[in-house]
Amino acid sequence: MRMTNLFFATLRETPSDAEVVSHQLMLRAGYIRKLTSGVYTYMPLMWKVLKKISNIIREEMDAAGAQELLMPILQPEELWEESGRWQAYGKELMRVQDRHGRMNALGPTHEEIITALVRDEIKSYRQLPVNLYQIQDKFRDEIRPRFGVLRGREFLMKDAYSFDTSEEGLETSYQKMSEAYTRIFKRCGLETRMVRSDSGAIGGSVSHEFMVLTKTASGENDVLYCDTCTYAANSNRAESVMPPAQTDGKFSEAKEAETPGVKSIEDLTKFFGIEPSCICKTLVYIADNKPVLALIRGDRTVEEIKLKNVINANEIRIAGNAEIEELTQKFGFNAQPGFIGPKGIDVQIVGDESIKELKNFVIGINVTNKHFVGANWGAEFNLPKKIADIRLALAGDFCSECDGKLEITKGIEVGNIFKLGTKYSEKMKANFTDENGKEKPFIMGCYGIGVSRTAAAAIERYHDKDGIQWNMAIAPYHAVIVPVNVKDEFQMGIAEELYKRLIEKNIETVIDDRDERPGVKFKDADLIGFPVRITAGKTLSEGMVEIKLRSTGEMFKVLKDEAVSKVVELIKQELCGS
RNA sequence: CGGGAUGUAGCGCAGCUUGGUAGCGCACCUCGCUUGGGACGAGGGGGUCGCACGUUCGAAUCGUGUCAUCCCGACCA
Repeated sequence: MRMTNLFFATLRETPSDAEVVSHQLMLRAGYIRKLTSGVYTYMPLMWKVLKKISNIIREEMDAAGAQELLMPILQPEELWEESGRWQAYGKELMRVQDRHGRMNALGPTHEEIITALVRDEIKSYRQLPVNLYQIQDKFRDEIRPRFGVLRGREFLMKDAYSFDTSEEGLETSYQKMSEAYTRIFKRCGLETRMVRSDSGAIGGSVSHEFMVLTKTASGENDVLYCDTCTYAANSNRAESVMPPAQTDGKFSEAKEAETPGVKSIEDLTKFFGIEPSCICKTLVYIADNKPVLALIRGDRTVEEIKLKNVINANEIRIAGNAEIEELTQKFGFNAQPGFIGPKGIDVQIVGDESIKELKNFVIGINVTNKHFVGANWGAEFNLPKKIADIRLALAGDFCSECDGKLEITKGIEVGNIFKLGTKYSEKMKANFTDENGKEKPFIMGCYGIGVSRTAAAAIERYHDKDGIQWNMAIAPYHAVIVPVNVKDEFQMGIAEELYKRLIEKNIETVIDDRDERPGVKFKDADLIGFPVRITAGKTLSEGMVEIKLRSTGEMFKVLKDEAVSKVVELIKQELCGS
């Protein structure tokens, strides 16, 4: 490809509405342009990257025994009624009406379509198992699209669906997919962690997410992972074992104490000269419009998602100050926030495991400017009946599965795998006949990879101040040749010759034949992120060209006749190394 | 849906308070000059100032409405 022909434009300035690095760089380097909120055009460079990722996915999916097909994006309402998701999916499901007034959905995922298809086509256990996948645009009408291609409304996704005759079969399919996923991301140059997750709205029993750990602040999720074993989990469901802490308040006497204006945990620690871990903190939440008290050790934070799951609520939020006072008044107290406690408040109370070992602790008693000190469970206070893990796991906690320690990082979810079981096949009456002539629903699994999101994750993970550092396997081109001065016939001649010979070697090469000053070409090459740059300039006086690696900055000066073999070698190395 | 902000050339922004010929930088076109890290000079093209209504002799500027985009949250994962 000649740079003078390539459809692209780099921007010197960062568009003001791009917040995260991948979004900024994709815009600046000419990979994407926004059409409307959450919807982007993939420019030629971007499309090359997406095709590379897609092809890696294809190779690994095919190798794992899956078959590619392509399903429509427009899906009739009836199928979604069958699964019950026309109602359940909510506003994220983009609904469109056709000229006859019939309703359709733009596919956010394809369980309904594939289940209906397989129901019609597969009748016997002899035809199973089968795993079908597609790489296709999905549409989800996100409330708030953001981060460019990381969380768009329209995005490229690979989705696969497995159909088995038994749970054991599903386990095998699931295992195969998890192995394929690990290989796929590795080949894209991305280290991923397989993270346990709730199956959530899609349903089913077991699911895992594949996360790219990014360190930068631009990841969407906090991920806690063990430094020793493979345990990793989203922070909103990570389990941990707390490290030892001072949990004995060492008050010699159990009594009410005056605590004027002492409201926060920090105030209390200062006032009494104790550790925050000697305090029982009481938080008021409103869950589905009903107040709930959450008790947790003073040095710990409640994870609202965990609390929500424990009490089986649909919606949860922290109560406002007015609501807290109102609550205390309802039970005959009149306490301000900061002095709340469980005693005498007859609502659902959930205690975090962290409060069990508290001794001689400090706790609120619903009297403004007073606390109770030297409290003990079973004496002055009763341990809540409901004790659960509702706490946010922290870096430095111990792993719940081994002796290791948890660390925290940001993560971007690039893939997920679900065991669906018979959730869809039962509702949609998708049955096969087993060995005994009995009708049974398919046992299903589904497996997604965000293709466009994977590209964004790769940029989030690998970039520097100058631009993108693509892994060789997914870079739009392998190499760029920069003739420093295109009007210098000698330089240009060498550059053209190298270009021809690299193309002959099947190296995907761009020649920057623009009549620009060298600074511009170097800046653009770095920004776009060509993994290998070959410069034909002043070193030609010694018969040499320069070869520079984008990822490491490593530079080689080689004789021009050796340039091609050196480039081929470097590219091979990088492709195998990943 | 709640809170905040912004819509002026492809991009980044000024102008608006105090109404009177629509500006700057980058990008683009022409010529010259320059060629190892986003040069320089001269000339040029491109804007119904998001849209609608209103106030006014006159609106980018004031008022009302509306649409869009972005950020924080809720949601999703």
